[in-house]
Amino acid sequence: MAGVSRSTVSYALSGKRSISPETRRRVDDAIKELKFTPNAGARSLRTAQTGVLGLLVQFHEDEFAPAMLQYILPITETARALGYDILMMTENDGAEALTRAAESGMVDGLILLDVIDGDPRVDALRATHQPGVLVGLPGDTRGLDVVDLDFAAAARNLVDHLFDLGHRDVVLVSPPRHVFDRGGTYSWRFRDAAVQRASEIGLRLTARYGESQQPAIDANLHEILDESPDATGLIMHNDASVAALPRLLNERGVRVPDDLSVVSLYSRDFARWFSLPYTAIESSPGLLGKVAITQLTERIAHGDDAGPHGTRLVAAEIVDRGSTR
Amino acid sequence: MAGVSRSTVSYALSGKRSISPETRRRVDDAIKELKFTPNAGARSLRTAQTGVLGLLVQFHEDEFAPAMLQYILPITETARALGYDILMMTENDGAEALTRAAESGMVDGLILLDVIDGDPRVDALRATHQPGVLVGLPGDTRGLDVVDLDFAAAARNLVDHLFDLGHRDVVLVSPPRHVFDRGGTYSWRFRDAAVQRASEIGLRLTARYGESQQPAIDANLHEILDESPDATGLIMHNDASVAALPRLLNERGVRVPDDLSVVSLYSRDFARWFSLPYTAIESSPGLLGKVAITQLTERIAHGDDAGPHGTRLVAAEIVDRGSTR
DNA sequence: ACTGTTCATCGAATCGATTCGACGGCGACA
DNA sequence: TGTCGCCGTCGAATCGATTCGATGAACAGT
Repeated sequence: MAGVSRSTVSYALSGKRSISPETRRRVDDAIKELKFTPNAGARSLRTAQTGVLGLLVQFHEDEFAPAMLQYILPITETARALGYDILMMTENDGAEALTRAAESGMVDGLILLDVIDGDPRVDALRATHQPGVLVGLPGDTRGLDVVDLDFAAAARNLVDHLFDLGHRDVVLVSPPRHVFDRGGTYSWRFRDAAVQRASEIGLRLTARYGESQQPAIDANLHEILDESPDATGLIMHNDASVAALPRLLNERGVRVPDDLSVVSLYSRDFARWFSLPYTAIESSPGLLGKVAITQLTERIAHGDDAGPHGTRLVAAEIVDRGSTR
Repeated sequence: MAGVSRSTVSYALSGKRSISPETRRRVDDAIKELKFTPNAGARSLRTAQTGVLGLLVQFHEDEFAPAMLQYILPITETARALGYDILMMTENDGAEALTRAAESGMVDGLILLDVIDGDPRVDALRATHQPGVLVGLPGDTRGLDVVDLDFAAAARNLVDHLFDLGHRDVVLVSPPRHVFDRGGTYSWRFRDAAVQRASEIGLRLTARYGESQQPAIDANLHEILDESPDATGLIMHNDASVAALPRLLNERGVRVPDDLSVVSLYSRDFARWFSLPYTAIESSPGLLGKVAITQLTERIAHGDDAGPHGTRLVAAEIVDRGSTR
């Protein structure tokens, strides 16, 4: 319809060779007229690029699902801004899904969400030689690009915050014990850093395991509060538990911050959704996702030339909501 | 390596022609040895099928995001069970995204989540001639496959439930006014059915708009409760508001069900996440997603032969959590 | 011994894009 | 006027699968 060959159309579209203005106009007109859209399959066959990133989401029964959405959304949005679509895979056997997507060439790169120590998906990723980025820190990060929140810094920050206000007896509510056992390194990193800092500065810190499902959450929190009657501060590092806390403290007649100072770690959205009134380190899943995708696309474009592989720990600031005194 | 032609390998894999056991063994061995996986791009180019479904997720600022995940997960899982992967698109311009995915042949079919009346994505879907299923009911459903919860039946059910227990003065908290204005038909369908049933049976029902963001939620609920001091029952049709309700009633010193009977409409997961203790119609996003995907794959496989297009309203049962008397 | 079937396999065309090398036309320069 | 180079365009090969028609072997029937 434009009176030119297919190669000319291709060059007009990609701009990889010069095209006369006259020809370009005719091509554009014909494209509009015919509503032509390049076929993704053919393009990916020829170029070995798909414009799709695989997002591997892992759902653990014992984790708090709503928190996951905070990661997924910014990731898809950032990806789109960089020209990529997202293939979301939520299978239990994440390693198998990853391998399938990568080997069949459906994706240009992979994002692994909520990576734990010993995560089988990491081995699968190494085996495929596809670019990939982890969100969540495994034990062995050799040759991997990893992005995560700096949980240790966050923990120290919160401990200091309470200490500076004069608190000397504080309770930490961590994720459930099985999250520790399973390899959720964020739980270790937060708790260990908190414990160490507390002992350095002379703060009595009682580390407890929280729960992640009702009705265990309520029982567990009641028990923890009952057993530390002298504690004046509470550090919550457990999404499910902190979401239940306002109502529970209300039922117990505990006023915040008059009777108890509470600090935690969650995102702005999370605070909004659950009406959480606590001073908290503001984790930024959106930023994390953005950093991860940016890193991944760099790696896709430049391979090993995109710089050395490594771990990026993102620091977060404290947001004072007046729940401490 | 197996000493056969490519076509024989293809037939061995697909089983579309008979293959001698001996040859099949040699092919399988070679495939394992070479770690061969068919290239998705080439396959889709040849067959015009991708094994991918497009999932169009719409995020309205004024809606309650955590609820969305309840739909997304079962959808990806059901899809995978039927052999499909999910391409997730969350762009603001959903119509554009839909068109892009469909026209470039990236997907075999489309799922539209949270469809409203006058949704531009519906027009885009009609224009593509791709199989598609809507979750959420628009005004005009001609020629469309639609799946949604039966909100009208749910509303009548809850009204009857309170009436049968002797309540005669009840308040309904709906979604925010702009959800009605925007075309969220579930808000109309629920409210209109509730109002009509109430007038039929002689129940005084005050329909109010709820809010969806703090701190407006709290102020709004306080106002509603203050202005209907004689109401003995509360019907909550508003995720964000009902999530805040337990704490708020606690603060007001209102006991459930002694001082007030509360019923609502939400899923089991939602109740768990937010520790909601109310008797509720148990919406089942998982079932909805499953029905939608099943319908879509039928449509992909058999086109118009898969039966007439139409709307499936899924009914849901009431779960008594003891919040009424 | 010849014909007709059935079964397993092969060769070649095809899907729709990208890309490389080639080529004709034209202006610049000697 | 002849040569060189550049610019814009074209033709053909290619990516990796699927699929149709053809082919040869084995075997049964007359």
